[in-house]
Amino acid sequence: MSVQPGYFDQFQHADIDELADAIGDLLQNPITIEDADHKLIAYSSHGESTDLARRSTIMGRRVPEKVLTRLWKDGVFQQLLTKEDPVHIPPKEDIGLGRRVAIAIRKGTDVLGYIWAQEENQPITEKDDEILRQAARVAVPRLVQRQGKRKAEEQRRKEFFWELLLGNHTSESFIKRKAESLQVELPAQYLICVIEAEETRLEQYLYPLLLRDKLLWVMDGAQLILLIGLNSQGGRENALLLRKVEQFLDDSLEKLVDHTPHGKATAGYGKIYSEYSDIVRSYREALHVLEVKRLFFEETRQIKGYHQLGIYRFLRQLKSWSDAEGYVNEQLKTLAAYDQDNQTHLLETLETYLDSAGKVNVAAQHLHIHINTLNYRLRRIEEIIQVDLDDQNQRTSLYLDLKLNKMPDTTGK
Amino acid sequence: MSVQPGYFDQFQHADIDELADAIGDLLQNPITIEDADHKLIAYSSHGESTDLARRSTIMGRRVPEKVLTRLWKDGVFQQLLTKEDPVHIPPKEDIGLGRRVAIAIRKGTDVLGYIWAQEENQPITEKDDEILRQAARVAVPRLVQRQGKRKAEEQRRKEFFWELLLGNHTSESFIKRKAESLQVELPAQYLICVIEAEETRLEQYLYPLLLRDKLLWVMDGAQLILLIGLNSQGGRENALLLRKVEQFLDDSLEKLVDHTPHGKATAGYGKIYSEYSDIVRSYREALHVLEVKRLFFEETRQIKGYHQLGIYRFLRQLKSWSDAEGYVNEQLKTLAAYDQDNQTHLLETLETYLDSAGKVNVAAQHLHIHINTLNYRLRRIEEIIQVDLDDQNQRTSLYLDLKLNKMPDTTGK
DNA sequence: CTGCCTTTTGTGAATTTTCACAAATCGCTG
DNA sequence: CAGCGATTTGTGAAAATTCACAAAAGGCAG
Repeated sequence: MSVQPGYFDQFQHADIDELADAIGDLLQNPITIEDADHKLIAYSSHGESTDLARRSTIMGRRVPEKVLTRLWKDGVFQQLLTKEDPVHIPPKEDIGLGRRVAIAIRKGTDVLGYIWAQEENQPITEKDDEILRQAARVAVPRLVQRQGKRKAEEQRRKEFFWELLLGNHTSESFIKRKAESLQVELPAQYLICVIEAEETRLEQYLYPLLLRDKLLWVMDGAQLILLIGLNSQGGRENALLLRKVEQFLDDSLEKLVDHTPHGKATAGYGKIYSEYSDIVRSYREALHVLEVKRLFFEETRQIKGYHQLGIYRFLRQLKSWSDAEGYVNEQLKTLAAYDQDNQTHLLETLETYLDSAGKVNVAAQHLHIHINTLNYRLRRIEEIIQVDLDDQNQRTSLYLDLKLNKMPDTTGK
Repeated sequence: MSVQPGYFDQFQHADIDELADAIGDLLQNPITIEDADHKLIAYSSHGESTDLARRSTIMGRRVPEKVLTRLWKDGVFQQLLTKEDPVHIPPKEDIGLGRRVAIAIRKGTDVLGYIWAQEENQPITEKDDEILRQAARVAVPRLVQRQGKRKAEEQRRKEFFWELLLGNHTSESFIKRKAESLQVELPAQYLICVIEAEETRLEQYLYPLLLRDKLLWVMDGAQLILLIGLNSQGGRENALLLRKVEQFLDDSLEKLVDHTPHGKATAGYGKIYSEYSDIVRSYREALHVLEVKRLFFEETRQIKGYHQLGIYRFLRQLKSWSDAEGYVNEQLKTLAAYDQDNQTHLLETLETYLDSAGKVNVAAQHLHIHINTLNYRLRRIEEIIQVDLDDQNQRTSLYLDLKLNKMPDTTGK
């Protein structure tokens, strides 16, 4: 089936449902048109469909969550968002989704919505793609009009969120009033999370997650900043809630790493607060986590929350104090000099040993050396820098100073 | 032998040597008069003496070091400094010191010098004490006159030292010039040491140490502040020099503890510097050590030097920073609450375990519990506060926060 | 090259730590 | 008081650590 250029021009000012019917007639198949949020906008009146997903979508006026999740997971949306052309989707029977073709309705780089065509009555071939392309083009102004208001509101919400992130508001009651007027639901407890990846279209990969929970979020360069609500006031169960946040982040990051070329993606989140004027705190804490993770990539691999930072919570501060004081750990200096002179690796040995919490077997494995070699080196270290590694104070001090030495100098700043 | 009151008045304006002769005549024994620094001022011309100490004193114009040290060690000077009456000293043949009697020449509480009477020709009885008392009284103006200038100089030296301690001078060349004009020998390398004891006459017990090495020192309340020179520029041997300083302090403290009722005496010293404008640093460091030792008495028992402080170097600053941030370690809070609710001692257990550098046998011994009990408690702690004690970061963090929690709140300040 | 020193690796025994399991104690609740 | 859960202590075996000693390898100076 083919169509002459400009065929759809007649529907320019018609009802969008008529457009759906027109496409359906041409393709001889059921059609649905959705906005970017997968809300149903129009659907063709093509008789009874056997497709479960279609029925659910029409009944619920939105594509079911289960279907969306699956399509994101399978990368269908990633294709839709990046390609101009229609995407042919094989059937996914386990979620009641028959074979179909979809195309994004786009204006510039923005995706305004989607046209879905089921292959129920007859197959849709590559030649039919042109029909969908033209239909997508003619649908644009309707969606623009439709989304215009929604987008402006969204914009005002994001601005409000930025104000909160930057700590512009200190009055709780003011924040509550403004949130209400913007129809933003502020949770009783929350935390701020920042996800960072080199991928520029970061938010696209996370759309389903962002939309599903109606979260407050903004982009800032390569960072996605979002407010995660924790619907529970019992402080006791916070541990459980945090585990859910961790799970969410792990999922998101896994998704990002799969789709980014270099696979670099990190996330950090701040502490849980309930006063909204503390949003700025949670945000800064999240940023602090990211900063630490850049500096101590290996050491902080499994850290995402500010409350897990441990010594890294104050290491930056400690570094600037030490620099200002002109402090240098003479022991580490001595050890570094010894390494230099004798081509040994005592400094690395010491750090690995301390990182391994004093477990010699673990440390030896990390260093790829015999356990006796490690013990010999440790005794050597104790001799050279006159330290007693069984003294927790001395040990802690060395551990911290080793980490401090890895940080960039702050005096130049 | 006795003497009428006012007998010595005739020597009021005579040469002090004549006074010595007069006493000698009355007691029929050799006499020496010394100033507070044990420099010889006068001696009776009573024939040849068999006493080795006397001969050495006269020949060297000062009491030999060996004799002084021994007399301090045996507590003779302590008696002389505290008692108004003459002190009868048994012979100490190993240092060539025959039997003798001595009395302090004092004006108010200040001791200006000493009169020594050997028992060579005939015994000196209790009845002769009055002679010595009167002689001591009449010797005062001569010694006052003699010491006036020296004392003024000493005063000016102390003032100079205070200026250095407070960092009033920043120009090295100025400091050097002023030191020279005051005849103060500044060592190439030095450190500042502060000794503190409840005993108010602290410096008296340490006189021999102070005088022997001609150190710069001042008293500040219960604190004795002194500058210790380290005559070596090779940075390599600093460890050895420091060990000597430690030895010196151990000796001094032992001496103090022996003589003070409650036995409280501590010392702290700063880092080694060579620029004299850094005296203020070394002094502040020494004070910092003392402050830390007050707060963490048990933990810092064997710490005296600033360089040994380890984590305590920055704990005070970290505390005030954490307080300002409103930081509280939720884990420790949880554990404390658990202890409260269940009458357990998990917090103490955790601290002891961490203090013991993770050695379970050591920690169990400290806590007087079975080793399995300790292991059980540790597993329990890991469960309750969701911590992995094999993770050095988490461990260190808990260790530091435990110490921080022991410090007084800084927000009230 | 030899001799000397430092470092690495190997071996084996003594000691310590870890772990699983069981018994006893204790406080609390129905 | 019986029963329950938390805690303490005991026992024994497996695993890890510590220690002493020895052999081998490597660099370096004479």
